Amino acid sequence: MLTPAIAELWEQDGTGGSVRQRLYRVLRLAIIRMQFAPGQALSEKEISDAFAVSRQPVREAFIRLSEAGLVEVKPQRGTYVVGISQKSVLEARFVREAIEVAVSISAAEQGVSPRVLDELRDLIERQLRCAHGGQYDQFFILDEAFHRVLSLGAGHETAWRVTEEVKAQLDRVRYLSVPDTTPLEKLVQQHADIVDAIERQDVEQARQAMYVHQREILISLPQMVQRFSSIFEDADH
Amino acid sequence: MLTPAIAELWEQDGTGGSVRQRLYRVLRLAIIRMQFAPGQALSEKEISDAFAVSRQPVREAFIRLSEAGLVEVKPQRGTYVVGISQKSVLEARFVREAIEVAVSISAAEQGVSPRVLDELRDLIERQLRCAHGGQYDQFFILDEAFHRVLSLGAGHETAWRVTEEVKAQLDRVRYLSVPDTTPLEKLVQQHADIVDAIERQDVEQARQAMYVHQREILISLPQMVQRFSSIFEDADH
DNA sequence: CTGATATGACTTGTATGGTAGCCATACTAG
DNA sequence: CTAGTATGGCTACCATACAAGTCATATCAG
Repeated sequence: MLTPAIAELWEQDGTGGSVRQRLYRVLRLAIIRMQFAPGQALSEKEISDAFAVSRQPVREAFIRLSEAGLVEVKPQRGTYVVGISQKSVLEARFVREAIEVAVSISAAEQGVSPRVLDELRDLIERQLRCAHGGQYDQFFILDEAFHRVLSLGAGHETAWRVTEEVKAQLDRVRYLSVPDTTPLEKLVQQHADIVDAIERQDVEQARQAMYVHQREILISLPQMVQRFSSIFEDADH
Repeated sequence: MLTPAIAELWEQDGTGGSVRQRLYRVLRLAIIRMQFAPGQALSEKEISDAFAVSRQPVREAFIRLSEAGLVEVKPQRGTYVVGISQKSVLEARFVREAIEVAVSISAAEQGVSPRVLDELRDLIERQLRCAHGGQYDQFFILDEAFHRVLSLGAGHETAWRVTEEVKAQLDRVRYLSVPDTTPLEKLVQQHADIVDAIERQDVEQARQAMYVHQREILISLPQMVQRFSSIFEDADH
């Protein structure tokens, strides 16, 4: 079933790149934003009809989504949106923490250009405005931008690519809880702490600040599992 | 061009899974083992003819390879084996170190089952025999198994999936230098140090041991760049 | 001889037809 | 009524046909 919200994603997505890439972006967003329920069956034909394209690019987008751990392709049976489980969230969080803490350390050790620092400060400022205004969607976008700019600014493009990949699992959970159980102001402050430490090239503080930031979800996760026990696969049995 | 060595890979690869998965495994190995030279042009048609399959699964394997950073697909132009650059190796190494050090710490903190410890010890023993016998190919297989068993044994499946992905870049370099500039015995000893620390649940030692192990390639890389300057993209200009 | 242009042989991207396998349902034998 | 089986509709997978872009080469005008 194609909801209006998904159709809107398809329209809004600039025709950048091939149909396959466009489909991947749209379907990925749709899954993260819970437009497709966990466990829901998709199908090449259904999606291709809905977007008026052929089955082949849909198929390729499905394969890509399955590699990102967002759907599961069962040969000769169907393609299903994977369920959210506490385990999958914890595993993704573990990998993300490992990488981003290392990035933070690296950035503090080697230093980052003033250009990047300015960009980070600017993002933090805009995040603060979103926090005060309660603009959660916009905050998420700025949050992702912050981590991207930090990783790329430290010269770790591959690290960002991997982070982006595992982040999808976490974003899906975060999208469940809007407003988040963690106040946005607290997250913004953590961002500021990270940038401060990096600017001072205080390696230990940079490590610590990112470590604390990455463990924030561990605090809120148990509450979410309880509150959305119907969504989490491994909660109620 | 299809060398006999590649055809052998195709034959040997058990018919596990779909044609696409089989093609991916074979082409991945072929690239890592330098059966396809960096920069070499592949083509969907060429490969599909060589393996007597249609273009479609080849195309899907190409897409997968491009996501692993082993080939680059240029629309309407061609598909090329990506070159080896010092930068790409360093970036992959950075990510791998971050993840595997975190895994080692986690394993020491939480402990691993005796079953896993036995398996690791067994692998180390077999690695030692390979080291003495100079069986480099077999050692590489056992080395990969070691890191896989450790990651999975610590309950970090996603971490291993990511490690496996970035490892391809490093394996390609390592395959250049057989015998490696680092004595195999030294690597085996490092494996033993890691397992010892984990068994004692000595977190700091487990971190340190894995850290040292992961930085080994940093020592040998400069020599390799110099020795194989014609292979490395960013070496001679 | 030089330079612009058409052409043709490539490439990947997309569309569509056909195949094999899974599964629920209906049906049939006991 | 029950257990086994046939069947029809679905799926993803693979093969093939077509479309569209790129680039080297040949051709032709100046």
